[in-house]
Amino acid sequence: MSQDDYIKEKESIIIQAARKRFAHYGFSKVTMDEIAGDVEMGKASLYYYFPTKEDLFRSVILQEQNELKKNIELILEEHSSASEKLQEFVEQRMKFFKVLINLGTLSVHSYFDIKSLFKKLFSDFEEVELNFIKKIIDEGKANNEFSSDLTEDSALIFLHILQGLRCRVLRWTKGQNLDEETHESLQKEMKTATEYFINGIRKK
Amino acid sequence: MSQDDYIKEKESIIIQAARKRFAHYGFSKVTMDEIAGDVEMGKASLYYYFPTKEDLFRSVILQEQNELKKNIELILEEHSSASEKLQEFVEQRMKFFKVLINLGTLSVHSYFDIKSLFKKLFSDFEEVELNFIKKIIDEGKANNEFSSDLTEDSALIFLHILQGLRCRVLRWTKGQNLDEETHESLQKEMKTATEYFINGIRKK
DNA sequence: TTTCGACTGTTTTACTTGATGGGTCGAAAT
DNA sequence: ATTTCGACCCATCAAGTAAAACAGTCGAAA
Repeated sequence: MSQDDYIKEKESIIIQAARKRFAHYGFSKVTMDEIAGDVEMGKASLYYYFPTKEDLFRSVILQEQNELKKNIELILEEHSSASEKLQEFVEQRMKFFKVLINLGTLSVHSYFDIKSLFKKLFSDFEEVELNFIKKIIDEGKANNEFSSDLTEDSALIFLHILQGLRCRVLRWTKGQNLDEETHESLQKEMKTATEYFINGIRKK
Repeated sequence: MSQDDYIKEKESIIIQAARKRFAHYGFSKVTMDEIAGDVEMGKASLYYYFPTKEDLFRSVILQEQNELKKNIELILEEHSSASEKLQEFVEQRMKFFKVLINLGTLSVHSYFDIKSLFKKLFSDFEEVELNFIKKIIDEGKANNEFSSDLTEDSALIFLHILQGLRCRVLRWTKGQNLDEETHESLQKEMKTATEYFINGIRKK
């Protein structure tokens, strides 16, 4: 094993430990000492691998985002219709956000912890999502599935609808985590909204 | 002028004064003394007309809601298509929320002031909005404008999409008030989303 | 019937203080 | 040379507290 791989693995172990803690208690309620304890190191050692606590958290989120990214890429490669791809995209996305909510990243209460701090992280990923949607829409236009006179920002509006539906539900959330029932009804709502959207842009 | 009208007018004057204050400073930053001062009365006198501060604020909101209600009712009476009515509904609704945002009722920061306190007030009005949408959709179904196999909750999903788009924008708002630019792009977004929705439920 | 001055008891605020926890550094271990 | 850590620093936060501000009351006056 190369030196480089050794470091990567150590980092990965730390990220896993951090992920567990953050998922349970949220960013601000977790101390570096605790995470260090979990991986049986001194706190100072963590700072050998991650320059700040924020960076560690960022890495946790980044890992999750990459997970989703991979899943979405798989969808694109399938040979199904653009409509089906869009539906599957929405489903994967929901699964992803269920994790993020448990990570305490999205709830109203941890919102103030995070705001500007991770805004960039999320807006970068929004770009990624947007490109996926655009790709699917272009595909749909190419094979005459969708109307050809769609503007550039159809994808953006669709993304905003999805974001909005989630945001709306989160707003009335008391604790950190959405209960199973609410999550399910949100899922259903997104699915139906997606159906309407697809119908709305479908070639006549 | 009857005694009753006299009271109504006094109340109205107080509500107007309160509205101004609340719009500028938000619920918790306004004192009853200040409002009393504005209408040149003692604070105790306000309590002759309104049992609590909350009730006064409630009245302010209620007045705005009734304004919107009247406007929407006018829309229903027009003899335009259901699609056009839905678009106009969205437009009126936007105008209304611009006022509410200025009233500090909707911003993330005043959210904690208000939460459960006015939840009922808003969920009651949601019922009203929902009925308008349902009526429009039924009308569209009746004259073969919209698909006849729409379920009961198409209206609900549409309302949630609108709520979501607004909610999403509000989330990243710093101060109390949305700037003009953001408001305008939100308006455009809602308009386009409505178009897609209408297209999505339109009879094929 | 309507207004208000003078009160009351609770809630906020402003301030203090002690502890917590993010981050550093130089030395020790490997 | 790379990795670990004990000991330390200092900004931030939590708990406690005392004083002020405020919602709401009451009895009397207009």
